[in-house]
Amino acid sequence: MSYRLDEQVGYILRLASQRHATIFNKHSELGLTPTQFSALVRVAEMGSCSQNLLGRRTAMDVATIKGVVTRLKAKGFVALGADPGDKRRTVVSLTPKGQEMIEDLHKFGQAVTDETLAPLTADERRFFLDMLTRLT
Amino acid sequence: MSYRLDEQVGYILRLASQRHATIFNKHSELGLTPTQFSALVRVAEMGSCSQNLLGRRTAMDVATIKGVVTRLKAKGFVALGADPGDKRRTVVSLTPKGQEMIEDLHKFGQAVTDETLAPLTADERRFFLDMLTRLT
DNA sequence: CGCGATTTATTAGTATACAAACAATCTTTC
DNA sequence: GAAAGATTGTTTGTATACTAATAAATCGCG
Repeated sequence: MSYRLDEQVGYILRLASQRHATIFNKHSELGLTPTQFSALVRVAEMGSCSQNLLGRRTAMDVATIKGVVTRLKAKGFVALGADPGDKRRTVVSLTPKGQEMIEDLHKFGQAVTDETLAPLTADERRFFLDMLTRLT
Repeated sequence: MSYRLDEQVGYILRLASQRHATIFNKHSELGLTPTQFSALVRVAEMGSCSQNLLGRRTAMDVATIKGVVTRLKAKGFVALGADPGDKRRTVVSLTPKGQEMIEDLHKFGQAVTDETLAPLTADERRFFLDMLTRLT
């Protein structure tokens, strides 16, 4: 009787992820899910890139990134095009509407991060993010 | 240009959860997903309880816990029954097959936790789990 | 006792997340 | 330059995860 579910890292990770998602969704006037947010911010970072590369750079497999890109396109934030040099590829890039949002996305993302980490002191936040990063 | 997706807690949480899931699934001869594992361990802890209470105690909403319980029943690990005192409730309890697995589940769960936390020292693990718990 | 509020469970709809199978294209290597 | 292998993208199937709507049963309060 020494095994406690409530002390297992996988279980607590799930709870912390749930809380973060709740905070994210609570004040999301942007109409984006956390996953869509990540993909959009990453497209902005990379300028434009293939759907496949975008998936790798956001840790989404091919099926997941396809759905995310489809929905971002439906919302008018990204446009899809052909790669002149490689007929296999679908190139994802920001629309003007998507471009305009990026600054707001960054502000929003920082606010969500701050609220999520609010229970920790500044020192603890650094330690925590460092350790969490080492678990990836 | 100060916002870095790779440093946001939500994004890193997602990556850490992915790594944990990979470790869990890698040596899962049990035929259980992490979520099913949590629900089964919790049923064992609680003896037997209503499907609704099980959901609350494992942080799954009513729709999610229903699917999990359905699949655990299909695999023969839990049985469903009526509550004599409350006709709304579905009572979930372990089958003998489920009961027999619990000790193995605990060993397995501890091994997954250990491998997940392997990048951290013993001191860091305590700090990390303490801080992660405060973020739930 | 009775009626409104709460609780429990089901169902439908949307969005990740991953595995596996497939087709088209590109690259490598001989 | 052609075959073998790798990459890119789509589709299908299964499993969380949450919202909202619905129905049935129970509870609480007057």
